[in-house]
Amino acid sequence: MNNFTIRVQEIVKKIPRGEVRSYKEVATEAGNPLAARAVANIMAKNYIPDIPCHRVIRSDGTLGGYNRGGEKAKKHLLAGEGIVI
DNA sequence: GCGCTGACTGTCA
DNA sequence: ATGACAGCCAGCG
Repeated sequence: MNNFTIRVQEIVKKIPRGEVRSYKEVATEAGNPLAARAVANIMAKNYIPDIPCHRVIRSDGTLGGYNRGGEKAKKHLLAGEGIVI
């Protein structure tokens, strides 16, 4: 656990309801534009219930994945916030 | 400390 | 537009 991970948590936590951020965006704001993959890794392995990771999607607009029921559940959650892929 | 893995991304065929 | 490749990073065994 390094500073980068903390930053990522804070940033994702600050994503307003009804909006989404790409892994790349989060990584960039966290201080590491090249760590998009690491961000995804944090969600995948070190899932943090404090952050709405379902609002983090791929840069191309696809969901990418979700460790709380799969892309299906993720899409549903986003749909509930007014976001449709 | 090393190597593998993955919810990524951009580029090429 | 769709599929394959290579490059990057943090976490875990």
